[in-house]
Amino acid sequence: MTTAAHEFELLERTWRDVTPPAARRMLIAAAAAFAGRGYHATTTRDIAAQAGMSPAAVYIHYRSKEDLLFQISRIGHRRALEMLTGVTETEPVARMSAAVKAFSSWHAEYHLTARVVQYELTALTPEHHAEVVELRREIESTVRGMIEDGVAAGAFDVPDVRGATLAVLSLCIDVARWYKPGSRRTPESIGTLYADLVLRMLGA
Amino acid sequence: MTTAAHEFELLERTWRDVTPPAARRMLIAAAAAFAGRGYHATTTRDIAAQAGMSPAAVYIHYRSKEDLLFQISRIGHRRALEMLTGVTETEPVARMSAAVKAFSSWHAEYHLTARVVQYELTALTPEHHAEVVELRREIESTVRGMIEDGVAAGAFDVPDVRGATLAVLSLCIDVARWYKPGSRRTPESIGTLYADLVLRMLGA
DNA sequence: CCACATACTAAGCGGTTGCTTAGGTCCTAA
DNA sequence: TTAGGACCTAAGCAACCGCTTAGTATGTGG
Repeated sequence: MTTAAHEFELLERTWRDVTPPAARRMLIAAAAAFAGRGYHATTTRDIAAQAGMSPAAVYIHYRSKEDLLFQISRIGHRRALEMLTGVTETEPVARMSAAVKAFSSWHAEYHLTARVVQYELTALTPEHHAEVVELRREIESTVRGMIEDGVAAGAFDVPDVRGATLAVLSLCIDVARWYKPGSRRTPESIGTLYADLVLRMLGA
Repeated sequence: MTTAAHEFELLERTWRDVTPPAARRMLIAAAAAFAGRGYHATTTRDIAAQAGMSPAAVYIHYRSKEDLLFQISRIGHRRALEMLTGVTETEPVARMSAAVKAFSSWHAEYHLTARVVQYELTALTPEHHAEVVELRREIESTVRGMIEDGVAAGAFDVPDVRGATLAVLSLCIDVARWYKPGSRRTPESIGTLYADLVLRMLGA
């Protein structure tokens, strides 16, 4: 399979719950375009053409171009949060390791979605921005909780919990910026590498 | 002093070598606008208005809007590289620590410039992009060299040198994304925190 | 005094933008 | 059979984009 086809399949998987199919095709086209060129550099004509429809068809399914961005951002943030909350391990070190692995490898594997999620926030309307910031706060407090648990259990040695939380999230999020598919480093191997580096940072 | 005035002074300091003064005012206005709203969301009219001149005045000093971005990116990348090469320490651990401190705190203090440098790369023409990528390679190999020196001296315990290089740079660069001036965490304290976290990551 | 370069503005050009309108086609249910 | 809704397109509107042109003010060397 070509890289482009693989990228498309990953977007299909991310947005499979969106209906009707034409609305989904539009979201996928928008996500790919926003990730590749940025929100402001993407035109509604670009999106419609990629979805194989006329420019006016965008407005059958979405209120505006910004609405398209908001849907991608909202659902994308939920997916990112699920990577952290979906961890089943209970022991602090194993739990942290699994969370970092899932969260960082998600940012690699689904880097197109992740890029929109992490770098196009500022293009949202103030109301939509506030809604998304709430989800980001949940992500932040989830990670902070995991670090606090580890410290309480004596498994971590962390002088500055909030600072460490910042660094862990920062490290994982930035994967979406530099990751390029088809390189030697796979999402899986990035997850393993980062889980190890984070545990070292936390003095496990 | 207000935060806005402080931000302006930092931009003045970054671009003080640019002459004539009107060209400098234009660059500063462009850097602030590109950092705040992104390259594509910024109009040449925005830049000119912020610099207190007419829209046509941009083209007295610069070929195009993209040329403005290129100058910011080129000089900004050089400044970032200087943060790493300007380190005077020789002992590997102290050297790494000082480099990370300087590099990460630069991304906080000069976060407006750093944001343009790190997140607006893709808006450059292929030729300009290639020139800037060359500077980025220098930055990457400088950090990798420091890690290799530490490993060779037995001061670091790093299983994957290229992976660690990626993580160290990633951590520092991402500061430009999340840093906001006026918060409790100062550029200085971020530098100290990150130097410590990186040394832990490298098993110092 | 004038010739000329530098730095600037007012006006506007061709093209593009997000989005709307008017109308057509198809599917479904009474 | 037909009324009505869901979905889509062709055409285009007002606003805005990067950039250019024509012309003005200012200062400087001869």
